[in-house]
Amino acid sequence: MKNSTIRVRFAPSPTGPLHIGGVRTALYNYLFARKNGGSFILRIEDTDQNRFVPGAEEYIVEAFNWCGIEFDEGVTKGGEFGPYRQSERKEIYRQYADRLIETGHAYYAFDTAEELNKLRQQFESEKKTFTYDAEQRKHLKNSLTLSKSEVEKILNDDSQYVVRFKMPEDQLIIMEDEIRGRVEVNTGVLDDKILFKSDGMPTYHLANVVDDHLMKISHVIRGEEWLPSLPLHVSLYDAFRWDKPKFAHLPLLLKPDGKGKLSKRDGDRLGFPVFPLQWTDPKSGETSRGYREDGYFPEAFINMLALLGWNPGDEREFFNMEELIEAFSIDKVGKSGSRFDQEKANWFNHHYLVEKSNEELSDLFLLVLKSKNIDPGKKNIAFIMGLVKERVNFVSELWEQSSFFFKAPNEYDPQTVKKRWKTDSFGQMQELISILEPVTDFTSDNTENTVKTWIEQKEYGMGAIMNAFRLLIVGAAKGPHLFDIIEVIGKKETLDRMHKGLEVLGKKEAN
RNA sequence: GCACCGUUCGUCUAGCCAGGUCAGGACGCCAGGUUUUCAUCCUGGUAACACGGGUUCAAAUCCCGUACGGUGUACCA
Repeated sequence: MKNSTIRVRFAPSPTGPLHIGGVRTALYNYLFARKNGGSFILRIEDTDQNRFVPGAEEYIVEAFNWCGIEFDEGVTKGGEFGPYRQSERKEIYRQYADRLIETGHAYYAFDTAEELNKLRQQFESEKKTFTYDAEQRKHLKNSLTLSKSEVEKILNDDSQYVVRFKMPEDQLIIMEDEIRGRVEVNTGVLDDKILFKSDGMPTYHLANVVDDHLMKISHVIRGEEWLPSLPLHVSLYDAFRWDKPKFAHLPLLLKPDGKGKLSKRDGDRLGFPVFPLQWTDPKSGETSRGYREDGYFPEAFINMLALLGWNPGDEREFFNMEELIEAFSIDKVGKSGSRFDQEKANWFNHHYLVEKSNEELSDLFLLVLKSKNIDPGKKNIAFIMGLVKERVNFVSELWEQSSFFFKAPNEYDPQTVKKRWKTDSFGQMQELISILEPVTDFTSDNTENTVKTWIEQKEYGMGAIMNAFRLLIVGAAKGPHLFDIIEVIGKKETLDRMHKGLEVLGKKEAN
């Protein structure tokens, strides 16, 4: 059942790949919408033509697809409030900018970018900051200072102009944030922001407010970087005499070490992805790694991300999307920024990998084998997966934990040789070969029985025998239950490896 | 500089709004146990209320200040 009054949106600008902070913002919006039976809208904020990057919008859509975050309305879905790309809504914004001018809440400004830059520099040299505010606008070239006829002349001359918001003077703006509570700002410290650019496009502030109103957005859930412009947005709603949505400003994701927010560079430097999917910049050709390509499962990625800045209030840690929706609440979102922790992300991936069925894992592992040109033969891959999956965090690590199922060791770990290949080992292993040679039933249980009986009869040390045996079969002190391994590789391969091992390691002299 | 936001173990966090618990959990790390090895797993341990003042019988919790951090201060979003 839909609650038509609850409507939230995620509104990225297509300037490149989506950062995981953006994914988290979208996730919280999605969870909030689902939890409350509302709608989730994807709107593309492409009002900056200079920063537009081809492929970015497709990337965003694909990333959400991979994550399992679904939209009800938006660029790929359509809907009754479209178009959902701001560049296609150009004309709408002009009307609203005009309306603000008519009602005296905005004005035309004719100062060029160069003129303003000059002013900024001049102010800076006097250790002051230039702001286009109530004081400064009195001395600048705009429809407040110029006569009506002059303004009309410039406008008709096809000269460039922008529309600026006329920020009210000395007014206390009181805002309510769902996460932070009451926030107060005096308009005296605010400037007259540009609402409409000279290229005919609106700025974020105008487009955002107009669209949120027109699209009947009930809750604006966005990153904390927008909190400083909330007073402007609130003033805009007031100027239009529109009802305001509720606002929630999410804390930022911080770099794992040092200062500042998480950036692409940190990922490169510390070796973890900052983007959900791999991305190749169309201009520089530079490629950035992605969680998907690095082998994270989407459910692990989402689980990890959801808990970075939010928690259910109890001690649960594992959530699938459905459980997240059930548990989510905006007032359990924290106020302070969180540092990304790769160890914990890997731990989540481990958990989800172990939870996967052996069959599902074999499908993934078969791809790994194929890429290595390994023929799995008739081996029961699912069984092997069951033996090794608990030892890895990623599918890509499965090979090093299971390669000995597919090929004989070509070297013997020196550490293990030193520790486990004793003076008696050579003879004992020769003896073991003769014990195994007549065995026809090579199932794990049977070989285990046979070997253990032999060990007991001879009163050999269990550890000594098994470790030497493992060294010959695996080449190192690792791997699952040894009798399971030899069942998989079979009798011939087992004996072959033993012979070869004896040849290579030889008899260790007593010292 | 100015404005706003924030600050509990190394990290993610519970507790704060409605003051009174040895400040709880998880990751990591360390130790022990299980095991033929490694890993898993189990048990235990390590470690935090930024600082200073105030209010109060009592402050992580309420108030003020300081420090530190974050964001913003573009014809970017």
